[in-house]
Amino acid sequence: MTAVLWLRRDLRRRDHPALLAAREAAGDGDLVVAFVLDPRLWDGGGPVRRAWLAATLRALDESLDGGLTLLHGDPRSVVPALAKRVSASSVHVSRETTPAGVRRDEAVRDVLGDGVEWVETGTPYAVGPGIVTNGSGDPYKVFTPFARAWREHGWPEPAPTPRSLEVRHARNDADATAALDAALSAPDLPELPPAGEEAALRRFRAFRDDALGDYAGDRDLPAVDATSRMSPYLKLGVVHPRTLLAEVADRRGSGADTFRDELAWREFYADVLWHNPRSAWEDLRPALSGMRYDEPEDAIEAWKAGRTGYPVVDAGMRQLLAEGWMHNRVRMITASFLTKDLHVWWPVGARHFLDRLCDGDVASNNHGWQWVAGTGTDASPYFRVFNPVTQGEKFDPSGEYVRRWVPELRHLEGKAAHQPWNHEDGYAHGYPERIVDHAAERQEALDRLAATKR
DNA sequence: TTTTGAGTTGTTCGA
DNA sequence: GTCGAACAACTCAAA
Repeated sequence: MTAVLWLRRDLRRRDHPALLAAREAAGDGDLVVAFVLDPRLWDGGGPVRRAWLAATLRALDESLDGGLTLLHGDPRSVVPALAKRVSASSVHVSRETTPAGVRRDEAVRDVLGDGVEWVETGTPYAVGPGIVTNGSGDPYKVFTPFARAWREHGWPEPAPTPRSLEVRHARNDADATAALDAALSAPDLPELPPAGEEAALRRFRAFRDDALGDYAGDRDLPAVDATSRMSPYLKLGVVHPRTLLAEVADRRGSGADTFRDELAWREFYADVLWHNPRSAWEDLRPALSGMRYDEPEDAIEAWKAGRTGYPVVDAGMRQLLAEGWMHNRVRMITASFLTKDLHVWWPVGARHFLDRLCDGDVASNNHGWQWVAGTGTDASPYFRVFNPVTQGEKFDPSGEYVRRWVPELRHLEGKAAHQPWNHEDGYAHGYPERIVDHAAERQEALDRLAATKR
């Protein structure tokens, strides 16, 4: 028997139920492990996404001793063709849960030939979307009760790691390998995290042993390297959240609890998307669908480039461009600025983030944006408009984060970096003036909200 | 069914 | 500078 394992958001060897299922199905026969580069997704994303995926695939291929089969094209034709070419009797996958992924998988399954079994094992989540429900069997719409029920539901232990893995390589598609090469040599790429499962686990264990204890407080400080940085790996399934939960299973205290909560957020948003597929790009709460928005092109460009004149906003946007990653606290501040200070509809920002973040995930990213915009689950109160100066001074009290990413402000010491307008030489090195007046735009945001409700 | 308490992450103002 | 109160109304979860 030959079994095909078609990888998508599960680019790892450890803790991989679908991999074990495929190997079991193959028995004494061959196991083919394949990744299909779908040009529609590949070309739709930005260079950072492509480079991170390419680097991750390279690392995975290496860990399989060059056994990864790389294909190119529409999975609806490529996967059945592969199954036929290697005479597979089954195609194994981890169950996909996003709207587009579910549609794609249904379509592929429908065109698999007779005699080729389609087998879904596991999901990218500790508890799969749709599983955690309240007493009435309905999904949760508020995080806190979801997280409580999620913890009580519990999750399985990690799946055993195959000690040896023999993989039959089935000829790469030259278009796919060329695309990877091109992605990795694209100009102006940010410095991406080290790719691969081993690097991810090394990083996580260092985080667990050095930073987990202070995580609850320090995770909000963008100048401090206090977060796990697991998001790029979780995005592609280089590590499974179940693995991370097991790695900290014996850890007590607020740091460990807060970290588990962050994973719960990821699972919560996947669950929300599962139950509300349209919320990926549409307002989840119809109450605010009549909100009036602006499309200020120049201001949006200034926001994207990190030239709004608000230091912490600009630092964050520049970190995004430079690293393909942004600290979570700053994601909120920059998102608030676009939606509340520039009055731009949240999908504009969500799209920009998704294309440039190497951890860009539709469920977490877009629902995070909806939360800030007030259109999502558990909408923030109308009065919660982030003040970019207050936020900067509170969470980057030393000004270090701003100075790291905004060279024009490096001559300002301490907190002064957050208010160049209060210093004679504040604009001496070309830092832009504020493009809007925050106090006025805050009031405008509140007025628009009030008008929408009437 | 009704009721009650609570809801990630905030800001401002005045004492 | 620090602190507590006020800032709407609504939806959700659970008793």
